[in-house]
Amino acid sequence: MSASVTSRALDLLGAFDTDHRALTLSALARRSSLPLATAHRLVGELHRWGALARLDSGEYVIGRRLWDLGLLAPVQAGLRQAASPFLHDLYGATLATVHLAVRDGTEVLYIDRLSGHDSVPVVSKIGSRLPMHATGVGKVLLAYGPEEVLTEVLGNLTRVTAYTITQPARLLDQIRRVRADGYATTGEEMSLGACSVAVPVRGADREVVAALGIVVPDLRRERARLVSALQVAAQGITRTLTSVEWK
Amino acid sequence: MSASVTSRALDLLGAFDTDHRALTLSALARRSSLPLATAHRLVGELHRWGALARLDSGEYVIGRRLWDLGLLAPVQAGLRQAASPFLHDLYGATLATVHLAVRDGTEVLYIDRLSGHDSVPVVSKIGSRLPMHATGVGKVLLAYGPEEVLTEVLGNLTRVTAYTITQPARLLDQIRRVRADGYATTGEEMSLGACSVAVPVRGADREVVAALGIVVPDLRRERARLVSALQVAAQGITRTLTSVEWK
DNA sequence: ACTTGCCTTCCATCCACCGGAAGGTTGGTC
DNA sequence: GACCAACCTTCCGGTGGATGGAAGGCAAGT
Repeated sequence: MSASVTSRALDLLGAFDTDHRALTLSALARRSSLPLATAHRLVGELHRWGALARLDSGEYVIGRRLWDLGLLAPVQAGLRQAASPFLHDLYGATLATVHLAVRDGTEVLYIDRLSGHDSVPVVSKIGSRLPMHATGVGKVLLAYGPEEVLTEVLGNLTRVTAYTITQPARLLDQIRRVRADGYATTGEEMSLGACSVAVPVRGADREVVAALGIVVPDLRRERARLVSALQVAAQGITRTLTSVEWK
Repeated sequence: MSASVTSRALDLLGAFDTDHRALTLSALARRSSLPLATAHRLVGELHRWGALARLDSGEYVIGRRLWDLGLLAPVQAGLRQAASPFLHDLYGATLATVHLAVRDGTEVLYIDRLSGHDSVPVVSKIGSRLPMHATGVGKVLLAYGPEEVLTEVLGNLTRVTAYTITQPARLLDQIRRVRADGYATTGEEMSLGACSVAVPVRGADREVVAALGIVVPDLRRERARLVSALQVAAQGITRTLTSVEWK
């Protein structure tokens, strides 16, 4: 359990997150609980290798080489590649923010996103994680995911906006409806002024591998059109996934 | 110059590249010239931390945590964010493959890409590097980049297809025309059946920070329309870049 | 039964990491 | 200009943890 030298370098990297993209040496040392001199040396090595880059300001940021490496991660690489054209189509047809997400533990992990200038501003980013119970894609993944996950999520419904569903019974009700209808919706449950629709994306064995969602300001009128556009796209993705072999 | 322990872990990571996304432990050890036992321990640490993931087959791949980290890299983060909506617009208007690229050394680095099902198949991927003299975006970046880079590239014009420009004088001639016209074109110089148009993207100080390109099967008729669409998009990106402050 | 190529564990040696301390730099305040 | 605070950088001796050869286990192929 002791801190091996490698893990110290990793702890340093772990000091970076979405709210801390650029850190000074001393901030890095503080955040990773390492003596300054030690951090200095390790950061030097990481920098030399290209894992970290240094801004003019002297702050360190994640370097290009780690970016490269990150792109090699098979975080649903096949899925993303297969989905990409359909996401564009969907965006072209609706001009709304389009999301592709998978489940990561008890959260939703956004693995791709498109949004234009006119789209509703939303919190999600590629790589960000959001609670399942407050997002359209989340509800879909809950409805078609393992029962344990649903149980766990039901026990921890944190409020985000005034419209967030926090009563287990109500969420469960909605989840049942998702299973019946084949799609999920939200109304300002994650951020005000943003509603969403989402459908499941199935893989080669018909199991649900991801969720495809769209965010619009209002879906009272559009719902039917959006659902069918989403379903067409989801089917297209499935077709691509089953035809292309991904070793 | 000696192999510090941290750099060994990094060497291990360096064993991964686009052609080697999944490696067995012994392959990793071989590719990074480390004794198997050492590699075993280091890989174990990286795996525990989440830098590496293990497939069912036993092979290791880049893990989700490194993917996360990579997304934090400011590889033109501001540029990508500013450009994203315009890329979508451009894609919507042309249904062709759209590229956003910057110069990295003497190569072109693609930092964003959109392509649909109907688009011309191309070799570029996000994160991939291609030679400057055989791509539209590359010619643009050559025309507006440092003179030294141009000199170096001129000295090393490797052939890719039958149409690749390999005579320095001819390339220089084209570069001059790019400066005069404000856009560059290619005709099957990188891959057969693919032509491209590209324009420079300027930053806050009017300096060229990136290139925006589009790939089509044929540009005899369309050229004028594509160039103007590209220029509109490039100006939009510049406007966004100058209005949004990127700390 | 033998070979080949993986992965994993062990442990005594030794050297490379550790980190306190000292010194340098920048920038702010009186 | 003198002082202070908060950074960053370099140095170096002692020591504790990384090292990697060796041995053993497992699976597949001959």
